[in-house]
Amino acid sequence: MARSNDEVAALFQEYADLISITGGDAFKARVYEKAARAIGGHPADVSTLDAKGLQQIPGVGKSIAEKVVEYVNSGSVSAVEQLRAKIPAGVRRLTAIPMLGPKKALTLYEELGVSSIDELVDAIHAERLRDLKGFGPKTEENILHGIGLLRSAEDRVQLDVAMGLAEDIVAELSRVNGCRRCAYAGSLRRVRETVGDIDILTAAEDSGPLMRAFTELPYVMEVIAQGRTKTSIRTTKGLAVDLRVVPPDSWGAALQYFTGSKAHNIRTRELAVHQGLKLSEYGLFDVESGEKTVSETEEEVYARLGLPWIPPTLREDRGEIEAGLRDELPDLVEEADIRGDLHTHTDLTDGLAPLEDMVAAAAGRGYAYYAITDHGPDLSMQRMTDERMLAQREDVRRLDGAYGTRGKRAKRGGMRLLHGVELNIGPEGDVDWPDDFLAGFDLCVASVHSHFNQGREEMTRRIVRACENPYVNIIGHPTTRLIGKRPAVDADLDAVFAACARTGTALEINAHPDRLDLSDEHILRAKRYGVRFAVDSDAHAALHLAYMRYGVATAQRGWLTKDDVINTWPEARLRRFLDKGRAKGRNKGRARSRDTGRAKRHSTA
DNA sequence: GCCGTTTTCGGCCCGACTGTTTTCAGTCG
Repeated sequence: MARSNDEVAALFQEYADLISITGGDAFKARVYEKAARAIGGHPADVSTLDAKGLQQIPGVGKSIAEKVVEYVNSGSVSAVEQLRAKIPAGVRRLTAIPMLGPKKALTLYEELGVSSIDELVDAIHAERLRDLKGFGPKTEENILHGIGLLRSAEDRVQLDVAMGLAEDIVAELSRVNGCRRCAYAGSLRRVRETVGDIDILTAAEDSGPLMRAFTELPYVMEVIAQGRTKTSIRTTKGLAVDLRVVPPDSWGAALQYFTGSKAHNIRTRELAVHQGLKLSEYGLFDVESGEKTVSETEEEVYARLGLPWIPPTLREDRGEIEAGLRDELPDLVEEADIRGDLHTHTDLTDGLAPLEDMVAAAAGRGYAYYAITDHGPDLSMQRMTDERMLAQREDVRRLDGAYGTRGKRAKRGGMRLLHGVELNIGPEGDVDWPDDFLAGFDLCVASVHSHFNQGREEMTRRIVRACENPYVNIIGHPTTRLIGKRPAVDADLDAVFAACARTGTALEINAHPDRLDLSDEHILRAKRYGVRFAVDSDAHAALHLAYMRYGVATAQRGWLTKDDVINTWPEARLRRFLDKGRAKGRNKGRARSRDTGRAKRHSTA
């Protein structure tokens, strides 16, 4: 279930949107936006805080604290309700279209009475926008394109949303009497980047109590279908969830079947047929005798087919069957292998938490090392200066080794801190600082944050040039896509991958569920070039550090092993990688043989 | 509506791009 913090954050974000749409004070709207973000990222549950405690959250003052209390007590906030009454919900929905903000949405509503995306499409086709001031043919085109993008993501929800709900349902149903086993299956178990509906599988002799408990969950809006083996519901947020109950001795076959993917299942069933067997959700059967051979665990099912157990993240028929038959499945990287996070922010730029809170939270995850990478000055809205960055470095050095001195890290002297930066890759591939300043950082992430519409050649040259910078270690969120919101930039990724491999630059797998960038398919492609990867949370709040799991799952979907991922490496090996070709920059031309030796070790290490 | 090394008022992230204009408004990151 969503935390109260998330509900309150969503409410304030809506309030901010409504203020903007109704032409209210833009500064006030921004304050609510900021408060929404701060509350969403706040570690303590706001429903447990009083007004005074709430005001300790940065950006929350008296008025907002009162509204939080009002929401916790009554389930609504009258100020928000008043604005809701003025503007149909569909008008706010219009602002989800890229290129269409609050001003244009209000114009469309007031001038044309447009209050939904469908009505907007009709209005465009009827050429009714042509007479509006500020709307030209190009705007029409952009709006239609934006609607297409939005709709393509509409029926699917993001990974973290689906995962939160699924884990909650599994926890609830596991408590029901007679429930022998319970797990989520489907695309969620394969950890695809978006999820269409959630499949929950349970094993029990009697399905009745489970079906009842399922339909009585508090967030069930509608029971779509209810039977003895399968019940389907829709949640208040519009997400469809199927529950299937199978006999305990069919658990393995059912889990295998409902995990999919469809393509993977077709291949496994083919394998069965070739061996005179039949595979279904009830088990693996001998065709001639009709006798069931195995079904209780997935391992048994795969073993009987001549396969090792195949991790769900690989089950896409992308070669896992062949690799399994040859016993050459990769030893996939796991979350426990991750020794540190190499891309994180603090409140020095756009993060929410102070440095020390982030460091403490990272140490709590058991990391051996941790990098702080706030934005450089080229993202001018972040107001970074040399002085501020150097002052942060002092703080980082002071905290180096100070956390993580208990538990398993104790004897190794605490968590090591790396002072880094997230540089901005400018339109020409240049970054925020000259070499001599960059040399002071332990590592540099470099990412594209603007000029997304450059042509393919320019964009490729831009990113490749960043790779060639001897101080750039990681290309952050390499395609800059936002799932369902913004397409990937147009670049020749093969050229980028080759440049990364050649220069010793890692590609990020940004674990934020909005991004998951690189995606699994790009990872598979990049790996062939011998590229290294960094799985990073890009955390802007302590809670975001936990996004790591989605990044690791995406890495698994890209068939990565521990060795492919630089932040699973011991610190010394990582630091050698981060040194890149810097020595070359320091002594131009000198010590060439030593450096090529080093480069060689990197590419094969 | 929040906040304070410009503290109880008066600022508030700011520069750039895009499409529409003919000097600028809206949107974005």
